[in-house]
Amino acid sequence: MVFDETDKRLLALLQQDCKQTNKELSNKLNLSVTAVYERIKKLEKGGVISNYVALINKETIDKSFMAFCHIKLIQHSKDFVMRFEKEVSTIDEVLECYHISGDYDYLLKVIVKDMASFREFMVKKLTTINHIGSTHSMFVINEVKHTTAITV
Amino acid sequence: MVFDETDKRLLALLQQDCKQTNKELSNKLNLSVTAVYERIKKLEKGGVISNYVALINKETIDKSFMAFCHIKLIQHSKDFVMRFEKEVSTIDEVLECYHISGDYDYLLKVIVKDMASFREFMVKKLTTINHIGSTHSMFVINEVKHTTAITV
DNA sequence: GCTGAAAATCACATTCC
DNA sequence: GGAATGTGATTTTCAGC
Repeated sequence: MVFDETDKRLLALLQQDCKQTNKELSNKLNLSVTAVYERIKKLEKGGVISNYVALINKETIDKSFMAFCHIKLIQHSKDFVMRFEKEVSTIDEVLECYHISGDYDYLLKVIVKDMASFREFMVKKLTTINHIGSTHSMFVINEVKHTTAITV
Repeated sequence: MVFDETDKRLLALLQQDCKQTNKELSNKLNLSVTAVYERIKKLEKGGVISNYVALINKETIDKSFMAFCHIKLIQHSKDFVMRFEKEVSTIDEVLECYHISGDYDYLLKVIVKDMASFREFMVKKLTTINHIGSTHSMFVINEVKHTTAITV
């Protein structure tokens, strides 16, 4: 799909706030309401916009502790890898999991309440998955930047 | 703020899809439309719901390459740290930046088109920030899990 | 805090340029 | 491809429980 400047600005606006009415968007983009509507439908049907979600302030729900966990598997047979990936995906505390290059196999972003909860997560959830060789955790001291918006 | 089970289910639903109508939500939660409306307003005003955003399928906008960059600063004086954090926050390719514990000072999540773009990002954007001591990059081979939804 | 109905606003399809 | 109109749906407010 090709995007003109209006599409790019529209995507930026919707990534900032998707609850804006088409009338508000039409004012910002100097377009008619219908034009905005049709452009959005095009972006939705083309799979560019995958979803509309509410973002939650994690401090307000007592999930202030964030950590990144490196994980190395014991073996890398297809069966081991698939089972690890399937099991780790079901853990609520794991928001993201990536297979990465480098010394470790996986990088996980984990959100819990505090250090005590993190310990419990490690002992009772993460390391109960078999095939894990070693782990290395990094704790987030401060969140400098965090956005879901990608510049088109 | 205290959340009852209905609040928790409502937050889960809105984190999945915030474009559902209050009528749809009222059916799923066995509540009236107004009750849903008032609970959502309460969550918005209480700062629990911080934002409603469109999520974009990054492959469709030619940003298929993701990397995590570890960064160590030369010095850790307040001035150096503040300038680094300010400058890195302005870079579009950097979606997230965390000050973390461990061998490195910062962890960045970076999204670009491909390896060539990543090289350009490193040379022209990231390393033009002064005070950077060393960097270590990890490339994402596969995205196993990626959600913005936090379980309350 | 919940319900139900009225009022205001918006989304969406159609028509036309 | 974009603009104007009209209908149905949705949000929002309000009275009452």
